[in-house]
Amino acid sequence: MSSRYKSFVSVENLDAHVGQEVTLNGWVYDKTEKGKLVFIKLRDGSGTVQCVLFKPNVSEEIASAAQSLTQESSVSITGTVRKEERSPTGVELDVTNVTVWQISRDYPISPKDHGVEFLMEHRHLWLRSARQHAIMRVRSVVVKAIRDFFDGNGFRLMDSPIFTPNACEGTSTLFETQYFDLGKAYLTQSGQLYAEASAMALGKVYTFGPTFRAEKSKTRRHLTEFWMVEPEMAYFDLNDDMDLAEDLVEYIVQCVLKSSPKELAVLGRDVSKLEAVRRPFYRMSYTEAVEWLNKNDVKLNRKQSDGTEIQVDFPWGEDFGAPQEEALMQQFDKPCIIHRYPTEVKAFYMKRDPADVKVALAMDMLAPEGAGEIIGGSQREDDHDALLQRILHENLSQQDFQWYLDLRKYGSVPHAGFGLGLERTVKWITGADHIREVIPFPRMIYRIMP
RNA sequence: UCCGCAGUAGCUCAGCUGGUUAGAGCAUCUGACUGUUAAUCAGAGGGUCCGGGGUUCAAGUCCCUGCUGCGGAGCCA
Repeated sequence: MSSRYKSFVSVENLDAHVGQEVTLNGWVYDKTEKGKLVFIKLRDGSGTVQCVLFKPNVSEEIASAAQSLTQESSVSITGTVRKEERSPTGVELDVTNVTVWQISRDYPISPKDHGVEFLMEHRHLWLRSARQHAIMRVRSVVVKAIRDFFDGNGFRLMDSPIFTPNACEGTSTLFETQYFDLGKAYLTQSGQLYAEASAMALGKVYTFGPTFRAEKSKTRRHLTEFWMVEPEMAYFDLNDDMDLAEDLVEYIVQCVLKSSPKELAVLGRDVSKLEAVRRPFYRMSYTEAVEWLNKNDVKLNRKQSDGTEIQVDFPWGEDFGAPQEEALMQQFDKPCIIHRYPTEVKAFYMKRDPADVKVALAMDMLAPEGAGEIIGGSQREDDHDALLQRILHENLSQQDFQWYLDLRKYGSVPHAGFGLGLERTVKWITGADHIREVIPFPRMIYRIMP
C-alpha cells in the first residue's frame, strides 16, 4: 500500500519482510539480558515483537543504548527480520541499530499483579498493556462491522443530537446542563426519537454515537457514557425488527472471529462459543419466560414492609432483573430474544400488541455466558391518539413531544427499531469481566479521571 | 440510594487471643550468564501501617468517626 502520508513497517505485517532490514518505531514492552544477549520486546501499536541484540555484533554505543532501555522507553530499532520457531509471532528481529528517543523512568505498570483501583487511575497507560490493546482492537472491529452491516444493507447514517430539550424515556435520569437563555438542556440518553423522524425521511437509517445516563448504577454492566447504535426502519414490524437484530449480531461476531483471531487468543477467549453464534437465535415471549422461571423455581426476592425479604413466585407484570435474565440464559449457547413485555414496564412509544393490549411489541436480546442484555427495541406506536394518550399517562409534556407527534400526523407508517449497546457487545465478545475495560476512558458513577 | 468487603513498601499481599527492631514476592539499582519471554543466581536501597479521635502500661491489630476504593442490588444498553 502506498500513500502520501508517512508510513513505516509495522509489527503487524513483519512476516512480509522476512530477510529484509527494517526499522520499527515503538516502545519497550519488556527487556531482559542474558550475558551477551539483550532481548527487547518492542511494541509499536500494531503488535509486539522480540528484538534480539548480540553484543559482539554491534558497536559499544549501540549495545549500551540497548542496555539503557527501560520499560516504555521510546525507541527506533533497526534489524533483520528472521523466522523464529521459538517466537509466539513466528518472527524476530536481529538488531543492528538502536535509536533512543526517550528513556522512561519508573513506569508504574509492571507486567503483573495490579489491583483495579491502581489500573483505573493509570488508564491512560494501562491501554498499552497487551490485554487492553487486544480489547481496543476488537472494539474497533466491532464498530467497523456495525457500520459495514448497515451501509451494506441500504441504511443511511443519520446523526442525532447530543443536546436534547427533554427525556426520551421518562424513567432514566438525565445529565443536566444550562443552554444559554433557553433554559435546561440534557445530554441524550437515546437518539431514537430523532431516528424515527429520520426514518420517515430516508426509510432505513441508523444513528451511532455516545449516550448518557445519570443512573446511579454500580455494576459491571453500566457506564454513564456509552455508545449505542440505533437502527430505525419505516414499514418494519416487530418480527422484521427481530430478524434484523439477529442478522446484525451474527454479522458482528463472525467479523470479529474472522479478523481478530490473535486478539481473541491474547484474551484467552473460547472461540467455539462465538462460532456457535449463528442464526436462528432463540426466541421466547415474556409470558413464556415467566412460565419457565416459575417452572424452574427461580424465585423473586421481595422486601416486605418490616424489612425482611421473602422469596415469591415471579409475578406476571414485573420486569426481569439480572438474576432472572441470568437464570433464563443458562439453558442457551447463543443469544435469545425475549419479546412482548408487559406494557407497563416499557416505554410510552412502544406499540401495544393488537392481539393482547396488556403487552407491548417490545423485544430484548440477551447474550449468553452471563453477558446479559445487549439489545432493546420495539415496534413504535404509530397511531397519533394512542401515542398522545401514553404521553399524557406518563405525565410528559405534550408540547415537548409535539414534533414527535407530528410524525403520526403526516404519513404515519408502521416502523420499528432497536438500540445495541456497543460496550456490552464488546464485553461479551471479548469475555472482559467488566465493562470499564472495553471503552478507552470509562465514565462511571464514581470515576471521571483520567 | 441500599447491603457487604477492603485500605500496611512503587505494585500484589501476609502480619495469630494487642507485646518491644513491621515482613515476603514482584518492581528498581549493582554484579554474573549466548535463548530469555512471570528468566535465574548474588547483593543493596525502599514504610506518615488511609485521616482524625478514643481505650490501654502498650495499637498495624480493639472501639468511634471521616475519606477512598471494590463487589452486589435496583435501573437499564
